[in-house]
Order: sequence, then C-alpha cells, then structure tokens
Amino acid sequence: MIDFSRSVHEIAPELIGATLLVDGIGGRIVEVEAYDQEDPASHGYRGRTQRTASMFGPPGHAYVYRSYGIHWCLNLVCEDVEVPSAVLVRALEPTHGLDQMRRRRGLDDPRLLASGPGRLCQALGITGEHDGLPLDRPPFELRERAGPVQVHSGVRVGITRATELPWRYAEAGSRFLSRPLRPA
DNA sequence: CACAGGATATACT
DNA sequence: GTATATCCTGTGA
Repeated sequence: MIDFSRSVHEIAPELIGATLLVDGIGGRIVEVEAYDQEDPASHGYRGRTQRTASMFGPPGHAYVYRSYGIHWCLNLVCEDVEVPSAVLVRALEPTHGLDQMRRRRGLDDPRLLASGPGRLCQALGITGEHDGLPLDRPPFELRERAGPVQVHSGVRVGITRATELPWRYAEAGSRFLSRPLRPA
C-alpha cells in the first residue's frame, strides 16, 4: 500500500502507473495533479469548509467534490491531519470492467472513458458518497505500480491561479491523457 | 473553436 | 441577500 503520510509532491509522481479500482472497475492511473497547502489553486488554501472537510482529514482517504455543479472529481488526501494537500486524479487507462464503464459513460471509445477527472468519476461510479472513504478498503482498491514507468511533468489544467507550477504528472506518451502535457 | 449547462462555496453589499 | 468564480464536459459551429 502506498504511504500517504508524506509530501504530496513525493506521492503524486509515484501514483502514475498505479492501479485504481472501485468495486473492481478501473485501470492504471496515467495523469494526476498535486495541490498543497500553500497553493492558491487548492481548495484547502482558504481553510476548512464543509465541502473541503475531508481534505483536512487523515491521509490515505478520498476527497470527492462537485465541480462546475455537474461533475465529480476524485482527490487522494496526503500528509497529516489539518494540513490540506491532495492529488487530483485526472485520467486513467481503463483495464478492468470496460463494459461497465461503457454503460455508465454511454459511449464505446476507451480513450474517452476516463480521460478527465469528471469522466473518470462517472466511469468508476464515484460520487459524493465516496467522500472521506479510506482508499485501502472496499469499494476502493489501490495497487502500487508493478514495473517502471516514465513520468513527465507539466503545468496544471483548468486553474487561474499559480498556473505556472509544474505540478501535473503524466505517463510519457500515454494515449489516455485528458489533454497533451505542456512542460513548464 | 466558443459556450452553455449547472451546483456549491465564498466574497461582497 | 446578490454576485462571482469554479481542479469540467459535450455539443454544435
């Protein structure tokens, strides 16, 4: 099991290539972004609120929030209690339960099943009910990567503050990214 | 490429 | 109370 009681900047690149499943459905993580406590783009930056409460909880748990009123986004909480930091899981390469994901997403193309934080949550059936749940127990299953993976970094997507920090990590050459990587 | 859709949180009056 | 911004996606130009 991955140790989440460390800096988000250490953990985020290690998650590329790890396998994430929810009720046995999921795949290899190919794209993540790091958000830390000093980060104006982080939900935890302005302190604890009802929405962000689980971001301030124990590490190794999920922080799920509603984005743009429509989509769910999954974050993995890092470090210690009262220090908000998390990894946003942005894309994965579907490997388990493809048919179930197709049904939930209403389309066939594997490249569109989980290439983006909102799509990923829809494909895996993640909702606000998963907010605060531990990642090492069902329905979640998180496996460390088995072999070597080439990880590249770039600037983050979809934010308006602290936009030049190279805290987006992705597997080099993956076809399943939400967008091409732009190096810092 | 632009933009609507839509819920929630925070900032402001 | 009202205003504004948002860790996005699908659709239609």
